[in-house]
This record gives sequence, structure tokens and C-alpha cells, in this order.
Amino acid sequence: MNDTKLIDIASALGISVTTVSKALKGYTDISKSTRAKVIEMAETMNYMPNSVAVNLRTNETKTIGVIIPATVHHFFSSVLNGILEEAEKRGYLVIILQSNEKYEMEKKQLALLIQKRVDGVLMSLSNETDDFSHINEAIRKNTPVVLFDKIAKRVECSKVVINDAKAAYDAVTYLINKGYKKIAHFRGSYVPQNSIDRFLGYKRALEAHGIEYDSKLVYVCDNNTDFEDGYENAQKIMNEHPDIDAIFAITDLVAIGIIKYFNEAGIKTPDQVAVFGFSNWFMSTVISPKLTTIDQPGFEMGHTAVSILIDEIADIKEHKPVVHQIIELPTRIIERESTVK
Amino acid sequence: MNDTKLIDIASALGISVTTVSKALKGYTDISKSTRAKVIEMAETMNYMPNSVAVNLRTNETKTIGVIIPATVHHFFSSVLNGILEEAEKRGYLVIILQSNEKYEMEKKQLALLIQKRVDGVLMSLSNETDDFSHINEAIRKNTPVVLFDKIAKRVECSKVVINDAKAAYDAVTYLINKGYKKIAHFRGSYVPQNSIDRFLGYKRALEAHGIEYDSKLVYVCDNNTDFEDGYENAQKIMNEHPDIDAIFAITDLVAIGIIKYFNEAGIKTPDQVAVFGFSNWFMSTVISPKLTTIDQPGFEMGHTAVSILIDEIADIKEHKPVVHQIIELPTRIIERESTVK
DNA sequence: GGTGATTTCGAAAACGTTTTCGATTTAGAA
DNA sequence: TTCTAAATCGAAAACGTTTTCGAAATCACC
Repeated sequence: MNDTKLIDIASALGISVTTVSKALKGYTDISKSTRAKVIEMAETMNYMPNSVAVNLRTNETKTIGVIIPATVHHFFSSVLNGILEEAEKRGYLVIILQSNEKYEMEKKQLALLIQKRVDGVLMSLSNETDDFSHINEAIRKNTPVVLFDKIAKRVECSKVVINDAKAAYDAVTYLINKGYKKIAHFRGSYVPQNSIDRFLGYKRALEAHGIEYDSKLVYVCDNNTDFEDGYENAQKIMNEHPDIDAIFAITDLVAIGIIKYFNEAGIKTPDQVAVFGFSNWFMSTVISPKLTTIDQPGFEMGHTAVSILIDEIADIKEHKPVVHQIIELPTRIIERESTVK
Repeated sequence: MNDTKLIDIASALGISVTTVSKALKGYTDISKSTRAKVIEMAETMNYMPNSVAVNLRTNETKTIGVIIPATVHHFFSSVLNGILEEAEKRGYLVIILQSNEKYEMEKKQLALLIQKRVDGVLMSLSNETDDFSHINEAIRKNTPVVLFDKIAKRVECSKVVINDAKAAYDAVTYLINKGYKKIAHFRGSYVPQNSIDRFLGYKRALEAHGIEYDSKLVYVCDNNTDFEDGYENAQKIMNEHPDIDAIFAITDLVAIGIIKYFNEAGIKTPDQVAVFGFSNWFMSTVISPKLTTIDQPGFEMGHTAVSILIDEIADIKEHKPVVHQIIELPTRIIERESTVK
């Protein structure tokens, strides 16, 4: 192993490390001739600066950390792709960590990242997280944090989100306009903001259109790793409320569980019961009938989150005041077969 | 911003940084009483070591790099999950880069990683890569590399793979044993080893069971981002060879395209034509009929790749000779509806 | 109180850069 | 020639640790 360092170039040329460093970095107080010699020697010796030493000296790592709550799947893989692409473009590396929806994990991982001296971190909160002091602490230490998707309104930092309540409102309104009257909701668990907001959007849409909200038509699906939850609750609701004509599901995964059950039980979708999903995962075009859903722009979310973060990093470095942004990415309804008779 | 460092603890206690450092690291030449005082002070001052400084001094970063060729999707997201879990368990961070199937990218990114002084790198080769000097160079510089999934036989390092040829052979043999006689193959493009090996497995299985190989029954699907390829080629083959009774597809994605077309065209699966996929992606249980496929253990692949890599890192650190391993993970047939009448 | 062993601590070098600031040399002008 | 300004270089400090090695202090024992 023969890493060449500045001092190797320097002694090969009979000059000082200072001069070598300055020549390579384009300082103007080095003559053209020695600069040329240095550059050439650096090439032939295959010099590559030791990033760790540079990081220590310059106090920046050109690295950002990303903490996601769940396994890299579906939605988060789109976000991740957006993050990786934009980070690459702006010359940053990215370290990925997953908290598995555990607050303690999330806290520990954030601490690890700032200890690693990442220049900033992107995070999507775990379902358990209801204390945000770890995030405030990071920000206080001048490590900017931007939250995406699963955020907390109370913490002061930039955020990039979709408007879950509005998207849900739009979805349910769409169903109402299509003539559906008894619309159930398969919601997520009670803590995450997404789950709450989508539920509220559902409820408000009903009320805004003169349909009475009935809590008995709301079922909880809190398992988000497979579609069993949707399947089982579909079975249950058809026993308890056989007269529903549509279901708005919190997730494509849940929606697919529903359709699976309907297909097996001979319940026609959408003729007897329409199904509306959320996220526009790939598999929503695989299921038959194809699923009407809300497009959630994951790739773009990753992109803009990185972009905002890196801008904040630059501001901090130049001691400019950083202004936090809340970016709300637009969603749209993807109409497919599961809601059109 | 008030990062506390060793010197802050030292001066607060009126002792030297040396003593503080040693106390925190459990050196035995520090008295119990001062050790206790140091630890307490470190806690109250919320001390966290500066990893960059530690890295520079100890010459290790406790970080590994991962280069994957394609967008984080399907198979690679399982691998990634395996990597993240095992790395976390062993106390390593992971930096992710994607080469987008470009050799130049891959080369640049590998250089970036070793410049970043990662302790080792995991990579899956791009389709373009046929020169391996960049990998050998990394190994020569004492940065261990382990290849997974898309590997090159010629480069000397550890590898973790599945036996694509054998898996394909098993799949086709399964179809033959089920009584299918005219079995087509939808293959991938011509460069990647995976694609070649699966094709060879298909061909050998036919020949081994006395079925003549017919190149007209092999169709190329080289788009791996959606299932249109499978869909269109299914349409084509049913025009050109309406008497086939099974298709072995290189990928679940392709297989799903096929089933989609069959469903729309009223061709019964598996009664008229059976379909066999590859990889066991999640959506293979979403499609109807559910897809028979080969389980490709992505999660485990990530796991063992990390494990091997970290072991090699340890060996190198202790100046032990490192012995390269070639791990071949078992695959198995997942029988579902698309092949059982 | 003297000897040697043991315990406890700290000075200093090192990791590989970057950057400040002063020193030296050269060029230009008088 | 002498003086000033510009051009070119390098010594040294700094980033925050870790670790070696020697020094000082304490202890045990006679």
C-alpha cells in the first residue's frame, strides 16, 4: 500500500508541502512553472487527497446522513433514488440509516451522524417519535436537518411533504362525485401524522358534501409490511356493513389486500365496491382491476429535500441566516379501473 | 454551537487531555477516582468524540461503501436492507452510490470511496464493466472489495452470488416434470452474466431432458423498468408460436407483463400457457394468478456480503492474510398458481 | 528513612491537510 | 545603484484525537 501524500510530492520535487498544496488548489502565489511541475508529479504519483485529513482541517465532510423509518421499500426507494441523484449532482455522499420505526434507534442514529460530522441530515420520523429534542439539539449544534414525508409540525426546520389531508379530501371528494354514497375508510395507526391527516381529509370531505361521518365505517390497518391487514378487514367490513359501496384505503398495500379479498369472494370491484388507494406504488398497476390512487411524488421529494438541505449547509457555512422552508409537493389522482364502473 | 472536546473536559477538571482520553477509553493507568470524575464530566458536558479526528488518528472510518448498478428497486432494495441491518449490527455506517450501469461512473465512484477512506466496499458490477483494473487497484491499496450478484469471475476477491444457471435449470426442469413440452424463454439482454447464465440453464435443462432447443422460442426483453416488454413479447409469441405451453421468464417483471397480456387476451394461465418468473418480488403474489418463481435471497445476500467484508477488514488490520471466499446462496422454487393446473 | 516496585499522570508526537503570515527573491522605476 | 512593489515560497499553527514514553508520586517493606 503506497498512498502518496503531499509530502511525497514535495520531497520528490524538492519543495515544501505548502507549495504543493497551494499549487494543487490553484493559489495564485505559485508560479506557473512550479504549478505545472506539481500537477504533473501529482498525476504520475496518482495522488488523491486524504479526505479525512481534509475534513478535519476544513471542518466539513461533504456528506449528508439520511434516516428513514422503515425498510427500503416502495415509497422510500423512490425517495432514496431522488436523494442519491441530487446528492451526487451536488457533490455530496450519503449515509443511510434506518430506524425501524423506533424512537430510541432514531435518536441514537442521529447522534451517530452528528458525531460523524455529516454536514446535514435528512429524516423521516419514526411512528413512535413524539419528542423532538434530539432534532433541536442537532440544529443547535449547527447541523441542519430537513424533515420529509413523516414530519412534526412543532420542530423548527425545513420540511418537504405532501398535503395528506388535502390529498385524502380530494380522493374522497372524487368518490362522492362519482356517485358513491357509503364510503368506508381503512386508516393507519393513531400516532403518525400521515395517518391522522388522511383520516381527517376523509372525514372533512364527507362532511363538506353532506354525508354524515360514521366512525363504524373506519377500520384500523396498522401493519404495513404486507396486505393481510387489508384482506382481513375487507372480510370483516363486508360482514358488518355489506352495503358500503367504496373504500378509501390509507395505502396501496391495504387497498390491494382489499381487492384480493374481493376477487376471491366474488365481490365485484368497482361495481359493488370501489377501492381507492394511496401512494401509487408500482404494484397498483399489477393488481386487477388496476388501482385508482394518489400519486405521491417520492423521487421529487428526495430531490428537493437534498436541495434544500445543501442550500442550508451553504448558508450556515457563510454565516448567513437560514430561513426554513416548508415545501408542499402536489399530489394528483391517478384514475384507474378500481373506481370507474 | 458548543461542541465539547477533550480539552474542555480536561480544563474543567484541571487535568490533561491525555488523562481524559485514557480515562474514557478505559486505560488501566488511570485511577478509579479520576476515571469516575472524567466520565461524569463527559456526561454532563455531553461529550461526543469527533469521529473525523479519530479516523485520522486511527486510520479507519468504520464506514463501508456500496455501489449498485441500478436504481434502488425490487431486488436491490432487499439486498440493501440486508446490508444496512448487518452493518448496523457490526457498528459500521454505509455510504451508497449508484452507477446507473455506467462503467465510468462506477470507476469514479470507487475512487471517491477509497479517497473517503472507507474501510471496504461492496459492489455489484454495471452491465458495461469489462475492465476490472479499478477493482484490483482498490484491493492493492488495501481496501477490500466484495462483489455481489453481478460479479466478474476474473477478479480476485470474495463474491456472493446465486447460481443463476442452476436456478434456471431447476425452473425449466420443474416445468418439464410438470408435463410442459413446448417451453419458451424470455431472456434478458446479451451482456450481463445473469442473463447469459439463466439462458444457459434453460437450454441445458431442455437438452438434458431430450427436448430439442429451438432458438425461435427465445425472445429478448432488455427493458427492466416496466413490464411492457413482457406484455408485447407475449403478444408476439402467441402469434408466432401459438402452441407453446409454458414460458420461463428472466424476471418477475417480465412474467407479470406476460400474465397481464394473457389475462386481457383471454389466454388461461396456467391451463393454456404456464408462466415461471425469477426473483420472487413482492408483486408476484399480487398478480392473479399468483406467480411461480425462483426465490432470490437478496436480504441474505446483503447480510453475508457485509459479513465477509467486515471480516476481511479485520484481517487486514491485523495483518493476517485474507482468504477470498465465493459464497453461493441457495435458491428455491416458489410454487404458486401460474404453473399448477 | 531508604530502596524498589507500583500507580498515576502528562508532554509530545503523530495522522495529512489548509491557511496565515512573514521572508526572500525578482522586477521595475528612479 | 537604490528603493519600492510585486512575485514566489515556506515555517508553523491548527483541526481533535490516540498512544508512547518518561516523570512524578505513592506504596510496601525492611
